[in-house]
Amino acid sequence: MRDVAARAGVSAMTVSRVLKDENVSTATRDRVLAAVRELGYRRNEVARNLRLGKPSGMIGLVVTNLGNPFYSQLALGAEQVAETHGLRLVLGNTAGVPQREHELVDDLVSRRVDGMIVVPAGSTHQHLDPASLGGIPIVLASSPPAGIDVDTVLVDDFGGARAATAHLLAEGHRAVGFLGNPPTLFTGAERFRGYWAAHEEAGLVPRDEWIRRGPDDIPTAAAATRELLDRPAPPTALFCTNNRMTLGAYREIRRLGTATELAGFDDFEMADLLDRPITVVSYDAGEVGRRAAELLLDRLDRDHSADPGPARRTMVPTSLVHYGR
Amino acid sequence: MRDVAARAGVSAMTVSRVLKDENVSTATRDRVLAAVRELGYRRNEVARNLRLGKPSGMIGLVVTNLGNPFYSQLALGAEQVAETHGLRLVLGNTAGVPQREHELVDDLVSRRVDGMIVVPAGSTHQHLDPASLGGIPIVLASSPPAGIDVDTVLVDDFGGARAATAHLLAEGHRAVGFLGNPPTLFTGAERFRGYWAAHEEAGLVPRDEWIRRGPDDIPTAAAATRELLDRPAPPTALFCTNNRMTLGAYREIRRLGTATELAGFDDFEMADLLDRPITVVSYDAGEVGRRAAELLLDRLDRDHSADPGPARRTMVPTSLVHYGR
DNA sequence: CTGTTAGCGCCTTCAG
DNA sequence: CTGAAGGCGCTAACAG
Repeated sequence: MRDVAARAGVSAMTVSRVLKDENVSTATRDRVLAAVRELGYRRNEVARNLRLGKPSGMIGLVVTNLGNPFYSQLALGAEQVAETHGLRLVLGNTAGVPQREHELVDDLVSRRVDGMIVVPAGSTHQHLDPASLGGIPIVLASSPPAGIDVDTVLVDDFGGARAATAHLLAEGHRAVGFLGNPPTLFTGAERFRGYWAAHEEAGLVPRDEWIRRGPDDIPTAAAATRELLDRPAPPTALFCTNNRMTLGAYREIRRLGTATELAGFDDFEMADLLDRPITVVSYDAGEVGRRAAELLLDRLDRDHSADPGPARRTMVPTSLVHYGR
Repeated sequence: MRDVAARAGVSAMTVSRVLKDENVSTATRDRVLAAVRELGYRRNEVARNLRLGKPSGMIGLVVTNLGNPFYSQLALGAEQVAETHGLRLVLGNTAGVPQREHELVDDLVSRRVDGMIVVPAGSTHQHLDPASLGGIPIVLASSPPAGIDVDTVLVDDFGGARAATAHLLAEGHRAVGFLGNPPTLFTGAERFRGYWAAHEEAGLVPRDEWIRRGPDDIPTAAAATRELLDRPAPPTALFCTNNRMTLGAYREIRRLGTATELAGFDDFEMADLLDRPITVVSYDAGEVGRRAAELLLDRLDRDHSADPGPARRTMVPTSLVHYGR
């Protein structure tokens, strides 16, 4: 800025004013802008924010696995909203490791992000309390806060699972298997709850031997499916709590050639190209990101006012999609 | 930091030293660390970098569409490498709009990123020249530089397309159709070149009426497929230059019930679950991101030395995968 | 081992 | 309308 000032024959203050679009005589302004162009000068936004006592103009986004389409869609949604406010997104991938999440959040605080959107990796959230984060606001996505009071965006895991299971029951199935991830994950627990609730509402109770809550990838899901179907009175339908479970189950059912009906959480491209019918619980992952960013932006505004208001919670709806009918 | 210093009864300088792990007496250090903990103090990395004259410790990643798995995998790969060096990733999505790319790059320069990885949205790259970017290094991904001299990571578009087409020809097909995106995209041009080269090497020349370079989504690809197959002597096989083309073609072929053989660029999950065989050109998108980050990190080191060295170029290989055999 | 001074690049405040 | 002084939070460089 000094160089620009020297070249234009003014003080640095005048350059600053020109760049801020403050009152400067037209002649001076033109000379300054010319100097800016000639020198290829760009104001240092970092120094600017420091002086203004403002944060960095960036939002931290901490997810468990960016390789998962759900999270990249979420990121895209958050980016779209952030960008309308001139905010950039800083990415952090935790790979589901709570320790890593802790470090990342800490680092982002040190970098003075304006706020953060976090998909929690663990079930302990104490380290995500804005109070212990220098007051930096946080929004949780896909998992509700535990022991802290922050804005949250959830997917209707319970409702989606219940609807999918209810559909299978309505088709006349009386032995609906469950293939899911460990109940330690909020999402897993909710979807299991939905599976159970649909049964109760139909006056039924799922049998333990239809339930597998261990598998966590396609091969283990396929193996679990084989076990389930390889019993005397096997389930005639299967509800899977996520994409990978559904794929594993689909492969195995196809291989075995049974008539097992399949429903699963998470939509996927090409589901309509499969050669057997399938029902999926679909939802808009981008919407999760958009809502999270909106809550955060709103909070950033509020925090400047007297009353920050209470923590809010919003739920992104799901819908059932039937393929291959 | 002043507060911490006051609480520990030392000067700010001593706090700074403790945080830097410099020589400080054990007693003093303990007092300082206690104060840090009690106050929940975190060093302001922004101010620190400003004083040290260093950039922000962040890498800009500018892609055309984060919703595309290719780019999110790329982002994940770049993040993995960056994080080993304590660098964060700042995201920018251009939606393929060159103007937007220009703004984003400019903004990232103003935010003093250490360097940038860019998937160009347009064919003009003048605004990506480090010389006009205040010397901030750039790595291009998936498209070669035009008129500037920067490090680049490419996918073997030509080789992959050639191999896929050669496979179809080796199967005995003598009328292989082409379904691709406009030749204005580097990637599209290269893949077309590969298609052509495979023919030449077999002593053949593709006919114009087998070639469709217009479609850019699933429905238009399906429509183009119908046109191609709806002629007197239709192609008996089809090469598609990307995922969406392949899906569109697959749907239409399946609907028409023809025996058209299909090969396409881009692997996809579940390709093995389809009910007709298909050949895809597969490659590791994460590897593109990793290599780009490595080139960038290496360049960041070099730039501090006397000789920055020449621009480098690396190509990520492709492989052919046959499904449903 | 610890403190003081000065300044990174910018902008608020107060004078001219 | 324009400039000078001072400081955001931090740390090199130089005392002591």
